[in-house]
Amino acid sequence: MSEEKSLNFLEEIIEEHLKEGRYTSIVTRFPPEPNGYLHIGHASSICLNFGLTKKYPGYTNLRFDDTNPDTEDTEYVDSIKADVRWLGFEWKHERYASDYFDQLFEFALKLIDKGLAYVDESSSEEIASMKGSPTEPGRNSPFRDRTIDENRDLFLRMKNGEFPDGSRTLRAKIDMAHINMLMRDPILYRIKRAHHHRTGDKWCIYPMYDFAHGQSDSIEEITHSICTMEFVPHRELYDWLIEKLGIYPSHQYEFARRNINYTVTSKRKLLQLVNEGHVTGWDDPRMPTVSGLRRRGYTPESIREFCERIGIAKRDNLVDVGLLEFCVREHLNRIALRRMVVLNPLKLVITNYEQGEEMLTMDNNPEDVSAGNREIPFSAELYIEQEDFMEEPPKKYFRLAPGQMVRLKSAYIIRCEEVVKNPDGSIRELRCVYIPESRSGHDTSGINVKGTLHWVSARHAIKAEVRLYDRLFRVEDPTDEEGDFKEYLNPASLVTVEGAFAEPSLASAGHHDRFQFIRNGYFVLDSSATPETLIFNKTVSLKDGWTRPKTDK
RNA sequence: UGACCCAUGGUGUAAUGGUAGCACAACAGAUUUUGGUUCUGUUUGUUAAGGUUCGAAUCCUUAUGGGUCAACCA
Repeated sequence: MSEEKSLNFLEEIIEEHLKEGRYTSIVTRFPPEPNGYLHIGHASSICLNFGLTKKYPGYTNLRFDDTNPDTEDTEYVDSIKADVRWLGFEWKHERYASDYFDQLFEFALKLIDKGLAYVDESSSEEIASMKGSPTEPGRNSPFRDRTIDENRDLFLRMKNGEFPDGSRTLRAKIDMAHINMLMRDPILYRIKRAHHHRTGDKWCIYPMYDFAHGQSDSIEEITHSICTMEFVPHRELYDWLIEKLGIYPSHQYEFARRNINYTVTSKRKLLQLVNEGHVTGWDDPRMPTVSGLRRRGYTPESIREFCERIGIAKRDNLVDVGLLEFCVREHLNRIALRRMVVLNPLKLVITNYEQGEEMLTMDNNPEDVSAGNREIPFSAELYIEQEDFMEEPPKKYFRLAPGQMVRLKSAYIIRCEEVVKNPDGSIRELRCVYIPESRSGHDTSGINVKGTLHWVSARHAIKAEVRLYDRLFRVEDPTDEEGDFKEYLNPASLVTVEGAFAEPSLASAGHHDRFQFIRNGYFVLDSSATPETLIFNKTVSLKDGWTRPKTDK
């Protein structure tokens, strides 16, 4: 395989820059605002930014864009750092836009001195009404032509807390008729008396995104500042400010954010789901957050692989969540320990098994012999899955039915002899006979069966709660539907099975273990589980290749 | 009725003027003590119309479709 993997458009740009000597190494940054938890879309950006400096010489900073103290909090800072590390990346410098507040203030003064910024006393509504529209030019503020001295004095007094919140702003003096709305004298600073998670009450004025992000990039000498497409119009202002300030020329490049079907990736919407109790928290296993995926049992490897496969481009997209599921199955298939767990038990009695019990050997992972074997107890009273038995089976039903034979995984072949019912007609238990010569690994019976079932020994089984998850929304793109997106939540996104029976070895399951419950799916111990109460989360189902007959849904 | 960004199978992404490829999904078959895994094969695509060229997914024009922009959010 000497075939070079094709480059995405950013790698092409960087290789060109490196080749022509514009840079000898690159610096990128991942710039979250600490006002929410990271989600799968951020994971894509993290893999991109950190991946680029893994592939090319250079490094990546983690920089918190903390210029709006109203919504930001250290809780988010901590979760973001944990998530980036869990994904497998380490930043060079941990920085905060708030580290630069003094310098940003000086930058603002510099702009004022150059006659490129002014203090405006218009109200928020007045500024909006003077802004014009995409098709109509705006109007100049009556405060636009103050002298430099006046602006300097006023801005200092803004900083010193002499004016009430919202009463004044510092604006760049560009062009109120500019075709780009962002160039119509954008607000640079606002007055806001809010406690900042890092600078406390030192400041009562805070810079806006446009006056913090690019300047922070410049201070850190970021070479390639990568963001999403909605910032394309900001680039003109980004470049204007850097040029007028005469500071290090970072450059902004944009890519299309990744969207995934059957979920939402908007911090605002995710926050709503949390606050309104539609999920149990940011780390609810149904959430597309990094912490949710982690609790659900996803591995960092599988998430990185997913990000690699979906790639980077500039067009709108809606990625099939099936690809994410494929990636996690692919990884878990290699590493997960196979275990037997019966979710909906049906009692099965082997009438001709007279030796009480015995231990049978079973592979821990057929994909990995080094995972070894274990012993599992077998006895005359077992549980199998309710859905593995049908009294009147359709054609091609390989499971148990009256008179039909199946193999019990790693044990014996059995034949169903009798169905014992309760007074209400429901099935109480199955009575079967086993074929003694068919023991797994020592089968001399010569019998071939199509189906193999998982099972647990009734006497030895341990109880477990199993949480089954399905997609959070019923529709591919909840944001695109009529009305509130929450109307499209999937009511069956969580199904809790309380009375599952697990094989005894699961009593010692650890939080880092990954399991495949045979014939069912991949599972992980929930973070809330204790040695006394086993709780498992379903990460993802096994692929189901069985095309059921039409009568059966 | 403005500006900007984007347009390749069902989905995501390659092809950088010269054979439209890869992955997922779907379907069919083989193997299988997990209806899993693995293996083999099949179906499906350049938004449209003009132009440039020996040759266009690629360059040009127009149209169409989608997205973004009028927060003291980022």
